[in-house]
Amino acid sequence: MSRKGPTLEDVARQAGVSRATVSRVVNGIRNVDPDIQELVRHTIEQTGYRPNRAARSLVTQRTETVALIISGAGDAYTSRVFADPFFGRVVSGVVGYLRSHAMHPVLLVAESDAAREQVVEYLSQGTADGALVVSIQAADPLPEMLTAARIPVVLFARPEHPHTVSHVDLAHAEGARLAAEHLLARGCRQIATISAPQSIPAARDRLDGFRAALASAGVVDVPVVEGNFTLDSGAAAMAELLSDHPDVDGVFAANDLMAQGACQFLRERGKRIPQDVAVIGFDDSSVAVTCRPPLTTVRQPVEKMAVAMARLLSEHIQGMHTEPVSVLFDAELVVRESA
Amino acid sequence: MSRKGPTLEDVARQAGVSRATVSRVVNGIRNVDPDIQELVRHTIEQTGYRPNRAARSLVTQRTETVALIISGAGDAYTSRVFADPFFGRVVSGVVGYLRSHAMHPVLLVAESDAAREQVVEYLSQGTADGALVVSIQAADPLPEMLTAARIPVVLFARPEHPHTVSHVDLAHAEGARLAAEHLLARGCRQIATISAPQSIPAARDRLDGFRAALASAGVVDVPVVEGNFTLDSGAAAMAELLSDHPDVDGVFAANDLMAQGACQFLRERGKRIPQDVAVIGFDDSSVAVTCRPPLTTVRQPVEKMAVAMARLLSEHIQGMHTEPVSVLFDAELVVRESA
DNA sequence: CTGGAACGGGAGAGCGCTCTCCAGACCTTG
DNA sequence: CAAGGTCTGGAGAGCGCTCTCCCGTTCCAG
Repeated sequence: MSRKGPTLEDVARQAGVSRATVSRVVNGIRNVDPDIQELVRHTIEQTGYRPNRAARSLVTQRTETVALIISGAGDAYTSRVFADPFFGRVVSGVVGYLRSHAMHPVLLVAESDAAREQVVEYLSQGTADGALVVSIQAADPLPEMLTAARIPVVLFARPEHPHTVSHVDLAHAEGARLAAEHLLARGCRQIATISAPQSIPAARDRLDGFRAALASAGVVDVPVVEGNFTLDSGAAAMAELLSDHPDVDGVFAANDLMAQGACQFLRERGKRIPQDVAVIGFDDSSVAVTCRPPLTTVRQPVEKMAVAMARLLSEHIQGMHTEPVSVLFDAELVVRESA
Repeated sequence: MSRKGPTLEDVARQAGVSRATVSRVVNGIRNVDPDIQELVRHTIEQTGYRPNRAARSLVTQRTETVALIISGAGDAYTSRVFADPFFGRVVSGVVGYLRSHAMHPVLLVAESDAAREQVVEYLSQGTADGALVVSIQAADPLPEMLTAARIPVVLFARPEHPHTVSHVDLAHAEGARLAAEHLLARGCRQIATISAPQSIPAARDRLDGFRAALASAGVVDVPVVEGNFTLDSGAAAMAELLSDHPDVDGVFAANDLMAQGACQFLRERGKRIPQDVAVIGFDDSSVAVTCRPPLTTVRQPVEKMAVAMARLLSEHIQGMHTEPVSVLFDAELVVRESA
């Protein structure tokens, strides 16, 4: 432990002032005589003094750290979640906001009930000022648990019980409507969709929105096959769709990866995209660009949403909101080649 | 700040013992009479006491936190790095190890000189016990800076000056050799490679290893085009290769994404993979599986390497090593359909 | 010239915990 | 039975910082 350097006390003594004064210039609080400021700064420079975070936290009750929690279902998925570019985009946005506000994210994973308990326990020790929760599970108890422990929380995605905790979300139904209208405008006559587990609110909204938009254009009979967000499930769903409805000419998938799977299957069957079958994805993730053909997709501004989430949490920590707040983002159709 | 709960003192008073005794029970240090232990535990349970992290850190000089630093070149890439599945795999491995050892990673990004200074500054405040550095830049000064600040460091990938800081790495040359031999064994006659920036040690090793393996089989004339790890650069490199050497029938790319780009270009040119041209990638990342055809690739056990990195750091923190240590992993050829 | 506001600096009390001593009780052992 | 362990619990000194008081100056209005 030879790592410890000079303390406030040391600087104060060497500069011939009190600890309080050094503290003041370090934190830029209250007026301090410019000459003394200069002297203190110089002494700090010279001694290589660095304020000790733990000591400061002990008295301020603040850590300038927030938890970024991946809360989800089961170990199996947990190992994959980090491979999901979606998560990377969230991290990117969060880090971007935090670092410019002198805060830092600590990464936590809560994939089981036991893990959730641990996370709450950990945060109850005052390790972080608040929590950002990215939940990949339908009815996640974690947000409520954190709120109960009086830890400021902001969620990515809508919680089961709205208005109970702050969150940022996308207008999923609206995004799905854009996809439906685009397919309609292209002249597609037999439109189908590859949905995702309906226990997830976002997936539900996408399907409902898609159906509603078609219905209001008079299209009522829309084949649906449910996938699970993976490439393979998309391909399998497409296979089922194609065998049940050989004349399908327009497909909307609930995410890009499934859309890519659908594209791969269609091509193997000799279908041209978009001439024979138009395909639209959701998210505008990296696969939308690398897919052949590049995917027309509903863009979810994940980074922006992540930034908003971080800002919201920061505001909560500062006590700017007494009530939960939610921010809704618009979806946007990105037209590439697949539709 | 109504968030603060009972303290050690409170528990001690209520249980009728001293602070020291409660501390002993909490930390499981020294013998404490079973009855008293029981009593204390019960009191803790009842009061909902949670040890305060800051207070503990202040005296122990430990935080049970390590920094996970992405150090790299330029803002532009920084935003993309989190989208790279490679990074996700690192995070996954690191988190996996740390959580089972009651430690947590705080995410830092050091993309510029200023940012690097900040990172060192931040860690000098005793915010973390050590640092895990994933560098995506050739000659990164950060590791040395951290070492100079007496902060334990472990690197992912070989540093410029070996033996100066602990690290984990892959036997890149060996992996490239596996690829070369596989191509040779398939009977490829005109073999080429898509390399990556030679300023990066790993990229250099892959190219050198590939060439050396071919040379020892008597193949000396190997066309090389350099890409930059992206899909597009892979496609462009393939285009160049094909126009200069129309009879190319085997290609080794320095990563999967470029291999995918090459595949896409080849297919657009009507080439069959692997019949006309065999393609091998590197990393065995997620795109290796989603690529059509699925890529034969050199597997880099990123998660395992990340775990090793975390363990190594943990050992350094505990003072188990006085000298830098390095761990080298074997590469493995994963044969799928592209070669 | 004086009263008092405004300003700048110091003293000192903690923040909640760990850990080194120290003292007493209880065992051994020659 | 005395002499020296061994074991267990308590007292108390910090860890390094912030922040509230408090006190001495300065400055200006009346």
